[in-house]
Amino acid sequence: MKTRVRFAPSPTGPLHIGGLRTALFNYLFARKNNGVFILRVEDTDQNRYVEGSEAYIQKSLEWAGMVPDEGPFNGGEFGPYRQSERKEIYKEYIDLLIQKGGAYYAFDKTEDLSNERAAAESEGRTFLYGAQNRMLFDNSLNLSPEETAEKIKGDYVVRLKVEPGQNVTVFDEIRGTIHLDSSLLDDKILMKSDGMPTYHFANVVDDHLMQISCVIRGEEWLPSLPIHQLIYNAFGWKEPKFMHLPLILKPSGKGKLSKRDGDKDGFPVFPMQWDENSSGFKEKGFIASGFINYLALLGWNSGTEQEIFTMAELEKLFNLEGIQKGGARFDYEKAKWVNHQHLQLLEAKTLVQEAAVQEQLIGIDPNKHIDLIKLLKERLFTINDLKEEVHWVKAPFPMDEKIASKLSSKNPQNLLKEISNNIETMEELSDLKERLMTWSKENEIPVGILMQSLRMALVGKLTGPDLFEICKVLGKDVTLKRIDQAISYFNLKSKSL
RNA sequence: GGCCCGUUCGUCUAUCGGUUAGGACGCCAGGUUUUCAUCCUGGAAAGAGGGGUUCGACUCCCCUACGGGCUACCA
Repeated sequence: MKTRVRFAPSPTGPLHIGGLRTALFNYLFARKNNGVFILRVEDTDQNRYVEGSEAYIQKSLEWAGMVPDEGPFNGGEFGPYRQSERKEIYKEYIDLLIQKGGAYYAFDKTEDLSNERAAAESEGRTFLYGAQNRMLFDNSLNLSPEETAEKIKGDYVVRLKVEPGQNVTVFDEIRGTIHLDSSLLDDKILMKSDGMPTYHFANVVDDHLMQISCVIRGEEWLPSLPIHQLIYNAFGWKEPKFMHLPLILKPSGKGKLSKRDGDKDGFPVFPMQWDENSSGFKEKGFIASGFINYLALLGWNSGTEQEIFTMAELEKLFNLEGIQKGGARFDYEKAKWVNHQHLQLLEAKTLVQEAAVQEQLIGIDPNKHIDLIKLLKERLFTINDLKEEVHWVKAPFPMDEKIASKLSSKNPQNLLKEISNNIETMEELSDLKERLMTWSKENEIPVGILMQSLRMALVGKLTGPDLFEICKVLGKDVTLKRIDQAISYFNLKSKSL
């Protein structure tokens, strides 16, 4: 049987990390098995539809390198891939199910049911619309065919008719066999009064019709798996395989990861920018391969000690056995480290292109400064770090006052003047290091003070890459000019003391 | 409350009855470096608890605890 998997998000807003991880595992499973990766938009709830989310989902998948083989944006033989466009199909199958006796019409008012629910709750019971009480409600099981025919001219829903007292057995590829007493199951609504199917029904019908071989989805769906199984059974369809992925948890504390956690701790939970209040990993300077690699590690491992993978490697290595059962906490530090590793794998040229897209190269010409990028690369954890790293090319940072004050007592202006004189006599700056070292030795000048003074003059603070590389990048003229400015600065400072 | 799933260093994880319980992030120390960072070396750090089964349990079974999920005409 051909491997066909689907990623089936609802367009209710931006995709978050959890959703994307589900997409990734689907994608990898498809690639590993030479199968097909399908995007299906589950937009059966018109109230929750959010404009733009479909496009966002598609764009995020594209950025991550997981372009669907079939989907609403590129079609396929099994379309339409948007559930709202499959209304007639569901209607056809719901009628079939009713005919088979697997479902029935119900006319109860929402209000009446919520009253029942509230009453049950106040007594500490769970309200169940099922075999033990369905005859007490307003549904076609209590009506003659004629009465039903009359009533369905108005509003109605269709419910699954669950046979009580059965041992429902389902199988999850990750967790194994799960048993459940069908008496505990609700007569779930399959078709809503607006004529749209609920998740459970649309899902089963579509997975069957689209010939999905394995359903890979979040663990939150595990409790409804028996319902789905019952629907497959009622149709007489063979169910696909199921894999329920563990959830991605908050970095600390309890529960599922949410946008709030990201806001609180300063990390994104979306792949890319959704609106002005929520930027994504892309905007934070993650490259797709690094981001994807970290996501893959959240709930999966290769069985080896390797942790850094390209997408191609993941596609080859991905396996069922490596999938974790328990939820995984999101760790931004490790995510950045993985991204750092991927950045090191990048050619300087590619890095420049990525950085240009993210507008991190303010004021420098990447073609001219390719050596500079090579120099800076190993320091980067995100592409956005480049902005800070590259800042001094255009202009020094404003002098770090605290350090400058400390340095002032050592008369840096005299030292800088000497350095300047040295540089003046040089054609090129390539052997500046050697020159200054010899000079400082001969004149018994502490190297530390020398370097600090020069660094402050050129950069304005004491951190950054190799100083002499900085000189080379700046060139003789700019170097001299900055030294000059620093001398004035320190002169002024010593006067004011 | 009911039902379902889960539980190895702080975090992500290896182990598929016999290991000094391994790796990675983070943390700490040392080294490299003009500085910070990178990088290298080393270190601290774990089987939720209680019962079984077994010559032997992190590993298999049961109970408890804890965590999570579901319990909608939301997905």
